[in-house]
Amino acid sequence: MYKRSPIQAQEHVTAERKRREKLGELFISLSKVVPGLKKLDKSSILGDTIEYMKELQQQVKVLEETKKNIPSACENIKENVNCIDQVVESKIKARILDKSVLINIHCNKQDGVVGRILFEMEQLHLSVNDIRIMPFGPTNLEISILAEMENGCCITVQDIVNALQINILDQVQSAVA
Amino acid sequence: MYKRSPIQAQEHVTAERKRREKLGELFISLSKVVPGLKKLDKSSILGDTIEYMKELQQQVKVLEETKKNIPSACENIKENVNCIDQVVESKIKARILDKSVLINIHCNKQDGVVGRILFEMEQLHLSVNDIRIMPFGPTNLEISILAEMENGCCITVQDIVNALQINILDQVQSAVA
DNA sequence: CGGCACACGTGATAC
DNA sequence: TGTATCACGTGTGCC
Repeated sequence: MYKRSPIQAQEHVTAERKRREKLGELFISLSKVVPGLKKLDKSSILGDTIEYMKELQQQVKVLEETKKNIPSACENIKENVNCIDQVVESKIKARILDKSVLINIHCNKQDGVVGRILFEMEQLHLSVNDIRIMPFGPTNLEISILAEMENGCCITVQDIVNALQINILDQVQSAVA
Repeated sequence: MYKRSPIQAQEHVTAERKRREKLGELFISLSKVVPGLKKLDKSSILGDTIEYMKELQQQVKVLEETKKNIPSACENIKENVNCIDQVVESKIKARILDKSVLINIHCNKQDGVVGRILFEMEQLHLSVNDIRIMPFGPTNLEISILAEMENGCCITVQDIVNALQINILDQVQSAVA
């Protein structure tokens, strides 16, 4: 029950007032960094801050997890690199069924590629019934050709692939790994 | 300048006490979700909370950015390769170039095959940009699909080929030589 | 002792 | 009209 001297009392008041000011400013600052704040009373600010903070922490946790999974995803890609050698030959694929011929070519874009292919088909005595060219990425083409052997012609898939390989892809292949 | 009745005064005291209690508990709760808190006075709690919150927000921002860059991160790894192929028994072929995916399927005609393929594409988070179906002879189909990986998706050719192999061809394959 | 932080009761005020 | 919240001055304890 001791009282202070008037001077001390006034200092106390001032100090306390200053402290409250600081606290009030901190509340305002806090309310500005917490988005979606509806009520602005202190309890709501603290409550929503806690809630929002937990969301942020969980979000960081999730994102960190996905970040950890990036290397493994890239590892899968690395593993598949080994398969390329076996695939080089299958950049051209040919199928024969009776007199029908189905050809699949994967190559990079280059002026006159389709023209040279059609010329080669003519040389092979294959009449083209359908040809579809799909762009794949900025530099590649996927070409499907449906053809038919001309009368009296009997050709093998090996002949087709060889002819196309020599006359088409060998000249355009360099950019494709 | 109106005074309250003694009863009302007491209620006011109780209410105010309860409010302070609530605020105090909120401060404690807040201090528990903010890590690395050295001082436990209210100003420090609020200040460190603001600081920590800003760090979290920036961290989330950065992680979101890196998340968007996952494909490019993978791109760096496979930039030497530029293109990755894989052939499974040459009935299914998949290629990946950046986010583009090119799939080639050779199978026999059967009701619902295309539907099942498209469903599988959806399961793989691949959005189909183009699909072309060429009949080859009376019983066979040659299907070419041009698709694109959906955002945040990083899939391998092996995944694609396996999924299609299991869910499509294994059920329809018998008639194909 | 002084500096600091807190809880308390109280009056004022907004809805 | 009660039912909230707030700021204020004060008492008290802790370095």
